[in-house]
Amino acid sequence: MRSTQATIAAPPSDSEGTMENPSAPGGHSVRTRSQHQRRKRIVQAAAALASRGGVEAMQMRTVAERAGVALGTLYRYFPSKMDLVVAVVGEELDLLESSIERRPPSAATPASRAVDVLMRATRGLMREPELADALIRSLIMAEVQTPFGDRMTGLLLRVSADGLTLEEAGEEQIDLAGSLASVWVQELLEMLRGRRTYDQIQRRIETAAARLLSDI
Amino acid sequence: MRSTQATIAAPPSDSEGTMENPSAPGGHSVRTRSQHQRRKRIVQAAAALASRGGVEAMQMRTVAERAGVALGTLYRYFPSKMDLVVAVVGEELDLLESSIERRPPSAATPASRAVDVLMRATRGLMREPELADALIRSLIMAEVQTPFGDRMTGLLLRVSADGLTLEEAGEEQIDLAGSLASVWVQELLEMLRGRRTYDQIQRRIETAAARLLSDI
DNA sequence: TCGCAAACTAGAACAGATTCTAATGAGTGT
DNA sequence: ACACTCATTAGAATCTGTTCTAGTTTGCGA
Repeated sequence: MRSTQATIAAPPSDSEGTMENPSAPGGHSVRTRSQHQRRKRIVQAAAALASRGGVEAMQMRTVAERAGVALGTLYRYFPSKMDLVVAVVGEELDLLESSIERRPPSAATPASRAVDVLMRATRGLMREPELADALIRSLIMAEVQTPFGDRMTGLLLRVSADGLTLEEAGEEQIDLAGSLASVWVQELLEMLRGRRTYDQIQRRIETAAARLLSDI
Repeated sequence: MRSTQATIAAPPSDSEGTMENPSAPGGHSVRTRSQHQRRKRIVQAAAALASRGGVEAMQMRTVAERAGVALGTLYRYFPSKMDLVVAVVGEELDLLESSIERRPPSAATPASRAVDVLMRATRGLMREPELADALIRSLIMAEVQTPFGDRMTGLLLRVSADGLTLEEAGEEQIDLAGSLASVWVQELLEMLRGRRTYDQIQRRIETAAARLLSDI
């Protein structure tokens, strides 16, 4: 009965990636003060737990407890575990984006700038393998609309085609950046399965990027 | 406690993709007669159920019931639902491979032959969307060693580089074919999420293949 | 200040995957 | 035929995600 979640709808336009807004869609919306805190506590608790034992350690009961909210409330904010995972991933992506802003890739070619970004993201995720595993897998499984691929694609376009946005880009450019993102995601998965080393990923990403982004 | 499955080990070398062999690893191994039947019945039951309502319809109790074995037995053959899904996917891949053998792609360039194969696989999966969804997602999630990507990579190498096998191929060739397989898997996922049409996938696969396999 | 609607809480209830138990069956070596 | 080992079975039990219920709290408008 995943369909009967008429509980609370998400606002039409999000200021953030995927937001599970716990307020009536229409009018007032003021209770947002403590709710932001609550949401934050929840996501933090979830991330902390996932950093330890992965998704299995991130049990809804435990998250709720650790965030100091009732289970029902947790489900009001995040209608399913996936939604919660998506939110955690959103935070991670925010981190990556701000890291990119802070220190933009400086390599000469679009391909090497893209590689730079992807490997930086890879290192970031490797630091918390359990978290990374939990996040990537769950994301891929998610019913939820996950802006993950799109955000990564946009990021790649931005750094490789010098500030190009998803809106301005041509179809082929989007396809190419998207394909590179796909390759990266799969490689990450293989790494988490223990079937790839960092170096192998780097080589593969470089090879793919060189061809996919040669004339972007 | 996924780790405490000292129940029954898999044989060192598989004649088939991923085999969950329900017999003692060592010596005799004769009980294999009815066990093959049993395994077959289980996989068939699972596939049939998944063709209907997807993974959720493929409930372990139901599979066991439909295959005429006890739940415990099902778990002896397939220690987790994922393992069962992997087995079902193996069958599907067998189907694809024999289809390729029967009618090999005849296009002129390596890239277009690869596209041919991938789109044929796509159409095959689209015919049973529930099954496809169940299979792909579960596969990606699986802890299980899944030969899926590798098998698809090998298949692509074979058709694009004219009979090249995974063993003979150079590292870069494997990387490139593997990357194309990654792109395909992700596109398939997007399609199953309703975010891609068949035509979009085809365009994207063509674009990626043209670049990745240009000189394979 | 009063009263309402929505949010929150504690905890029970439910569902499906996985594990465990006790008993039975089947194949093998003697 | 007998004893032994391992496979199988039915079913209970456990674990975790998700839903539901009843009661309490909170913020706001009248």
